[in-house]
Amino acid sequence: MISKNKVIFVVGPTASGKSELALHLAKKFNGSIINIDSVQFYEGLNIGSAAPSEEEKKQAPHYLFSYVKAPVEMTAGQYIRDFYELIESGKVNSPIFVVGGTGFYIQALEKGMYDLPEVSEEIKNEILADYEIFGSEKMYAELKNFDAETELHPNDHYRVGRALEVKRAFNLKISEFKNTGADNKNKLPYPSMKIGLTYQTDDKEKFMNRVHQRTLKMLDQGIIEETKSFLTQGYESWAPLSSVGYLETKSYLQEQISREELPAAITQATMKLVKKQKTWFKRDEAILWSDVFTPQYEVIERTVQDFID
RNA sequence: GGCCAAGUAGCUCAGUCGGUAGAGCAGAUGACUGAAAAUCAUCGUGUCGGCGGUUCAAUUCCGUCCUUGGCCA
Repeated sequence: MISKNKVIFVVGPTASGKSELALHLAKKFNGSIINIDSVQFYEGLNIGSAAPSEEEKKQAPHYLFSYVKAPVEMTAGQYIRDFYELIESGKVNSPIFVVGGTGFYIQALEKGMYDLPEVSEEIKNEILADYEIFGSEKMYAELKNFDAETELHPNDHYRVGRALEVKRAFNLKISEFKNTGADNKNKLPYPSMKIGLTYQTDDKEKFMNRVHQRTLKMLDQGIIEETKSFLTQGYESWAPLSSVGYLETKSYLQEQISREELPAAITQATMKLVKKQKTWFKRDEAILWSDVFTPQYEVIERTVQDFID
């Protein structure tokens, strides 16, 4: 039962045409699409995340899009549970095209996460409060005392905080997980391959133009209204609203930047994201790359066909 | 035309009581195991508006010119 599932990751930076390619392949091979984009999980964040339209979703089965409601915030651990629950429901057609540009989640799905339960809200809040009271130096000192092997930077509040959560909740050292291979049992249990879309360094300008056109389209489609509706509901500090496009729109709505500055600000932030995504994927030698501007659909189809057979 | 500000990194601005200058943002590179489109690390020579003067030494003081704002005519 398990072995009949085959997974094809479709990865790459934002605005590279992943969704379009995945839809093409899903139709061609009578497969399904599962989202692995960290913003497209959320209900109501469609325009700014360039989520597939309703019409596109009708053309092939789409899963794990728009299914998390504010103010819930997604985690990689929760995503993996949702993913396997979905597969085990038996309704997903193979081949499964897992589409998105969030390297962290892709890694989590492929390699698995450390096998830890959720940390309670009490402990999470306690750590946030302690940060306020004691400051980052003392918080880092607490970690370093407990786990001398930690390679975290003292300024990386988020990761230091997480390491302290694991310490206080379970008395465990994250640095130890790295060496013990504790993640192996959570690895993706299906055969998989990865195809990616990206652009050559020389084409950065060209890609930026493409991104800018997309920014203008988002503004046209109503990213401002989309953002405003979350603000009026009081979700100002909801983490996904700090993602690219929404953060800049929020700045505009809060009168920190002008309407004239908004398009360039979104494009600039998007390019920064693109760079980080490229950096993330660069070290993954298993990805079979294709060029954004000249995607060889026939070649990709043949590669997928070979993999499925 | 007169008076008053301001002119320093791609941008916004600090600063030098005279010893050739540094933050944030942007940019480049990288890290990444339950917020990840987040978070974090490393990287800073620029005629200090132009030209003169004073001085051992001027981006800093003085003069003058140019540019941009504001006020007054």
